[in-house]
Amino acid sequence: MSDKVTIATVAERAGVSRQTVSNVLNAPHIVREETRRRVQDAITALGYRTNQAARQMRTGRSRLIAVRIEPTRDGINGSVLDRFLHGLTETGEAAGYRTMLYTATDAEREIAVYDDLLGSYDLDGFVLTGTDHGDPRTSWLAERGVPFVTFGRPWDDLDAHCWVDVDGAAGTAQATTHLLASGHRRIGWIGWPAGSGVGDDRRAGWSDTLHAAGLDPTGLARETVDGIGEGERCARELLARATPPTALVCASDSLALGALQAVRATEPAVPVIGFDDTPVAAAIGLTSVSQPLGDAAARCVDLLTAVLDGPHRTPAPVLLQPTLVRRRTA
Amino acid sequence: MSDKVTIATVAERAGVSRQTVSNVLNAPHIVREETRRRVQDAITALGYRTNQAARQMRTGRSRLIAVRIEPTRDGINGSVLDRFLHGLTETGEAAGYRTMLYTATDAEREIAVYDDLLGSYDLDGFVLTGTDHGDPRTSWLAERGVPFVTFGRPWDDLDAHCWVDVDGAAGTAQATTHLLASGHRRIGWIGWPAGSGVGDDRRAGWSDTLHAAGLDPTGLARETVDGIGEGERCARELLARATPPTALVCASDSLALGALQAVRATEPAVPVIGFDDTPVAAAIGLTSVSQPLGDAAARCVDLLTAVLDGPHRTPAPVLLQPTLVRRRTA
DNA sequence: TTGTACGCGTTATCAT
DNA sequence: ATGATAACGCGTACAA
Repeated sequence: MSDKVTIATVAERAGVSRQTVSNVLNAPHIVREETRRRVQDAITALGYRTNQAARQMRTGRSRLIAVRIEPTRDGINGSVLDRFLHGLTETGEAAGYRTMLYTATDAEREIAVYDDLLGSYDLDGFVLTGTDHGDPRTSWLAERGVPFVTFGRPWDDLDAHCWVDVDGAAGTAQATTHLLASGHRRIGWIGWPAGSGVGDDRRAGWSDTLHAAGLDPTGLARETVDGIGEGERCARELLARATPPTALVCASDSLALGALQAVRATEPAVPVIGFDDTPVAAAIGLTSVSQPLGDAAARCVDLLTAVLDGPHRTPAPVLLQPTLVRRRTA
Repeated sequence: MSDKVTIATVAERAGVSRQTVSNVLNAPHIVREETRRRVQDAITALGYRTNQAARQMRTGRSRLIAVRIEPTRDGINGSVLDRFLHGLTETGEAAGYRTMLYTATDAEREIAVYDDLLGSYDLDGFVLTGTDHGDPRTSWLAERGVPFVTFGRPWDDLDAHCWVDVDGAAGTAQATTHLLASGHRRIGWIGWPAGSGVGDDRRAGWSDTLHAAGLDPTGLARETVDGIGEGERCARELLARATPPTALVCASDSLALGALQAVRATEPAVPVIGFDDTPVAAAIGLTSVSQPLGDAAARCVDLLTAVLDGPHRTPAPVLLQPTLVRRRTA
């Protein structure tokens, strides 16, 4: 096994000083063409790689970004984060950043992790997922000037920080429009309790679309915590109405899956549309709204690197459009 | 914002030398009790955290482990890796290691990533998933003395390196035994082509169990690449036999899902059992073999840290037992 | 283009 | 047995 290759090794081989090698790496334009090439050749020949720890000591930057990996909850929605993570890692690599993982069970503990990660590893930035009203994490980071991007809007103030999100309202609007086009007039909603940014957004897409079509959504919505059982319960409630909905739009695939159980025996079939286009949806033929997660991850990296590498201005937020994936159920 | 807290800050505050602080951290037993406490207090009061980059410069160790995150394929099996990753991160944190992610599309490129990660970040170790016969990655790492653990056996030589795995054969044996106990005698198998370690292992559990019960599995197996469509096709083939199987065991939930489509109309119902207990299985009530992924991840960390922190001997491999999760389909 | 100091924790050496 | 001092690892900032 060959000895460790440092900048000194390269410098010796190329017949220049260590500093020149550093210049070739970090400011190639100030090095004479011929020298630059000689140094480059030496780097390639020796297989030199910058020692990030040493670089970090001087620059204070680690070229590391961190993201939280959540425990699989009901399992269905877990794959969303999974796909996002993969995109993040891939795009990050291309931009010269490595992705570090951490876990945390609540916001307070997550902040403690930030503190540790920042202190011990000099993390360059964070990608947060699933923001909500009054998120303590973003304020903690912002106060300390730590670069971060959220996948999810800062619901209280859209200019609070740098973010990427998918337009949930547009997604449920697409779903609702699709059902309207099929002739449905009483379209029900199964979603989450008011107060969560994501939930309210998705619900708004449904109700606004009905309003725009001159229809009244009153009484056609049910709200509950996420879960298959809950989805089924809500769907049964809606179907038991005097004037039951003839189609259902749901805030998640879990809820939609439950709803499907409830409508199984109805005649004619009650279409159901879910949200997230999870593997479960694909497997059972559930029509669902698909988020461009790879894109979202890529834009997160773009924004974060813009903050890190560029001047100190906040890049414009990014709102991506989801698409409706039509399958058996609608 | 307070200044950066280094060992010097702590030393000053505690009225000792930098060296003493270092000793308190790395060799507490050689420091006088009273001094130790005073230094500890200063560390807590100042919120000191060792700068990993500086430590790494001296020790050559980064307290970082790396694992590959794979692109979501058919999406169903993706959640397996997801759960494993979470466990790995969690257990790693507890042991003082951080988890770094990387992507790679094939073994050759993955090796190139090892090289980079080792050269640039001084990675302490790797966790590999999904080993197979003649895996080039393990030999590359072993040749260079890089610590690693695989989640998956080294199929060619069980003593080749340190590994953790789940006993797939025991899982399919459980599934088969369960069906035998329900009175089935012609139990079919839908799996992957011979030659893959994991696939052969799972198939062996099925065929060995039938043999042990004095039954002949000949003609009752179908092999194909993974996927819902393929599962359905194989199931139809099996059901079209003169003496069709009355129950099916599958090598994955994807295959089982396809098989379920094929048996939908059969009377009496043909039980189907999948493998991996994915969220999809839970959602649709598919009986499936569940791998203890959290445990597996934890044991991977245990083994890796044993190699890293302890003397240079290879810890004994770990073979975990899966469990059959009974649901509607069997 | 080059010399030199520097960042921060650890290891080796020396003093008490 | 402790504690203090000096050197070291590697890449970079700044002045020469």
